[in-house]
Amino acid sequence: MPDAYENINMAMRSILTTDIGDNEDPYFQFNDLTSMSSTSVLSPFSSSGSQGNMSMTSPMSTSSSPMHITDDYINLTNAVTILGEPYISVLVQPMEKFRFRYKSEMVGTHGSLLGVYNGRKRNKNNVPTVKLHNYLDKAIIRCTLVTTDEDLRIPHAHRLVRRVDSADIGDPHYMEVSSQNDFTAEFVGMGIIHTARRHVKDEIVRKLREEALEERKRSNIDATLNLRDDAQIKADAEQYQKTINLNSVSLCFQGFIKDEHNIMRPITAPVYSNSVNNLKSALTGELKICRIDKYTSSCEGGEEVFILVEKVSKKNIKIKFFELDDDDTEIWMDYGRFSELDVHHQYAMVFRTPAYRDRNITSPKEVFIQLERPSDSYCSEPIKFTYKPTDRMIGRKRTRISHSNSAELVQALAFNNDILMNTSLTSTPLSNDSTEISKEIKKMLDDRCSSSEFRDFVEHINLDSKFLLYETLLNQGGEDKLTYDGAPSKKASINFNICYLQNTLSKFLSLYQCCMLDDKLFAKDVIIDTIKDMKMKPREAKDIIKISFKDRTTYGDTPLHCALRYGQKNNVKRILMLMSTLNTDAEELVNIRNSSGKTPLHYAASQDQPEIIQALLMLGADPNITDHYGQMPLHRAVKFLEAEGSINILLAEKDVNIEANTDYGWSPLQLAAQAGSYHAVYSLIKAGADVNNTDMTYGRTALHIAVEGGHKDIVEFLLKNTKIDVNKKNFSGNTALHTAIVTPGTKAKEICALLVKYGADPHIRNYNRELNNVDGEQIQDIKVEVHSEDENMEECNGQSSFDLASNKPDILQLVSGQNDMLINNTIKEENINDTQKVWMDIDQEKQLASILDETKGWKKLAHYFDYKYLMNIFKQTSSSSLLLLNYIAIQTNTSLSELTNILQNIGEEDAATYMSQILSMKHET
DNA sequence: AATCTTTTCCC
DNA sequence: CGGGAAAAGAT
Repeated sequence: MPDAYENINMAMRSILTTDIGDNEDPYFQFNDLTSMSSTSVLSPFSSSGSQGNMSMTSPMSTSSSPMHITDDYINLTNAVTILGEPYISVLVQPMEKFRFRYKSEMVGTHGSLLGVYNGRKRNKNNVPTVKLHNYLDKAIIRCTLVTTDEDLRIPHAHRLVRRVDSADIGDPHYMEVSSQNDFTAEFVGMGIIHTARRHVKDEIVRKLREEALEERKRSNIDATLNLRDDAQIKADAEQYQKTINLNSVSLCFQGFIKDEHNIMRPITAPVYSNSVNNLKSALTGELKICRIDKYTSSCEGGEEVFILVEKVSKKNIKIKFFELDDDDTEIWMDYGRFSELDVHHQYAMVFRTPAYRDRNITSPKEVFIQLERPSDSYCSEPIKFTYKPTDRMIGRKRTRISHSNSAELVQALAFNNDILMNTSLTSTPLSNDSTEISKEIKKMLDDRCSSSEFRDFVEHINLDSKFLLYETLLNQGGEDKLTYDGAPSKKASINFNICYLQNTLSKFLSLYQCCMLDDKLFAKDVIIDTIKDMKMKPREAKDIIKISFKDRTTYGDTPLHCALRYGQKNNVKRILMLMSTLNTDAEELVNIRNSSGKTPLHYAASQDQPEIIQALLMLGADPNITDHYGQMPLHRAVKFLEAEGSINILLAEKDVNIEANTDYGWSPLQLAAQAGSYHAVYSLIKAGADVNNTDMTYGRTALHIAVEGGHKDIVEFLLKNTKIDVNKKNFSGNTALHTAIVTPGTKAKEICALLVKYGADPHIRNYNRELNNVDGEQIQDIKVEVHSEDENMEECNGQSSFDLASNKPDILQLVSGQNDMLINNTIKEENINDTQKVWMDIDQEKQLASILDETKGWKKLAHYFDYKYLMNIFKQTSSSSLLLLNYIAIQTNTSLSELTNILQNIGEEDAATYMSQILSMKHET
């Protein structure tokens, strides 16, 4: 069916010989025209509605068009011709995601539908806005809610309400436009009411009826709907309710004018906004990866990764891996592997990584992962992910477990088991070795088996031993069962389980110990054998060395690994000496990785053995090899508090990668900051480490981390001697100051003071929207002028450092810049000079505060500034007024003269008078 | 009966 | 307000 505006256009073109085409700048021309002739243009609609031959089905047909040809027409034609046909454009689109609320939720006020921030003009009201173009008289713009489906735009079952004077008005909404408002309609305060599924049909029927009736009335004012129409509408509604998408709506805008019978007549085609999706629904809600447990995988894929996500539905979610080339073109993609069962309660997922496109990479490859929702192909923000080269080269076949003899192992198990089961571990008379073992076991139990060595062991334990172990365990379990008799009570069975678990654990531990015993002798054995062999065949000495030091234990350890692991310094020395005879051939031996990916250098670094590190490096050890946790020797070395040697030796090595992240996403600097190793931090920074690098899991800089650990010396060093960004936000939007305020500890206050001293901005807000204070009262949003231009609008409602400090009066004073004790005098003076221009100096402030303390006027003042929730804090301090004044000075833009007025208004005459004095003094200077 | 979705409720 | 979660309803 032809639209009215099309017909208008056709009529125009038939009249005119030349077609001026679309206007490049209709706005400009429009202004031109209005200024010269808007008053002389007559309304062309004076006689519409009296037409007898209107189409019954289309209100928009040619004949019902308001632009029919009359004598007035020529006048308008000229204008319209120059302008083009009237149309509506969407100046500000509605936001893409919005929470639809049920009727039952519409008590009180909730947020209204805002516009999307559109880059150019920063509207004061950022709300959906449309503009009517090419029309000179006043007109009406109607806004209704329709379906998103472009092929089927029907009225939507949901309601579009608009709050006008505390009453919600349903759609349609009419807004008058004219030259007065630049033909622009802003739809302020709209909300979307989610029609309950069971009412969808009724609602659609209602809206279709309304629409049909309006259409009828355009041709006949007294028209009503007959039964047949009604039946049709009901049938249609029935159909629509099945397919309608309740989580997505569009706004429909159309221009109208009202004729003398109050009938709306369209003057433009309808225009549809972008879709608005229900924020609450898992079908259309936001997709986000909130947290990931690791961001690396072997290029072979198949590694398990845990992620926490915002609400997803398990049937409608994928995890996409993709790689971009330098031009940001996607060059590879695949999906993470998981089943529906791996999606935990819509908020967490466990998946396996797909293999990288090339399984033979030799350097790490950066790719991205993101969530993808197949139903609307919406994607989350991508996060970085790294594929690492495989370590297939590590041989595990050569296990050198001497007691593969069952009897021997069982005996060993029994032996160790006895030790463990004995209640008093230490009191049992034991040989030296046994004492050591029991200590080990005790330690292991204390660590709850968290040691990576133990995990490696369990993982790589050879099959024979495993079988044997299980067998033993089964037998053991059976015996336990037999000894347990009587009716099973819950308690008893729990006890049994615990007992059983303990047994299992101890078995594994015993086995671990046995292997360790064996491994302890490994280095020595090999050295002895090697030397023996060398004596026998002195000519083949080099080959003998090469071969024998490639031998491996269960863990893939070479003799050198073993000697290092067990602290056998002499063995280490012997091996290194033997290796050094090989010259460059030693490089291969010295870089062998064991089954957890560690080289001898890892162990030397972990144990802080500078001489050995030096020796290994001289033999060609590569300091950049990472173990299976992505750790380089450097990552381990930075943890030592006092030792300077190891780090400096490692850092002196050229090509050492000082920014490398572990699999948990930590750089050496961040680890050093966490460990509290001042020296390591110092050395790394001296070696050029980037202080503003952030860790991958929380987005923290070394500063955040040092603050968290309460390492004041490091914090101070970072602030004083580096260009660290004191106000950098981590993933949750917290700055180091936020962290400092919430971190307990004796040095917390001093650290806060340091941060403030070096420019930490307490106004910065994090992304946490919980605005409840300690008393559970709602904190009103403090009206803080955000100065930074690049901040998003949403970021305004997180917590500032003030909010976090609101129940810690001393820290609050500190961040408010009030405490003189802790802040260095020079800095303080600078601050004062800065604020002095707009604020009073400290003495004047104190004077004013004493006046307000006297009269208790500060309470009124606090009330005026809506600081009710801070009352308790103000009360606790020696001068409530002074703190309040500081608060006002820092958090608001109140000028001195404004303050004077405020004081006047709340009846604080004395204070106001004093203020006037200050003001006049300021004017003089 | 268990689990997911929709609706209501509450802080 | 905006966010979260319980209750009710569906599958």
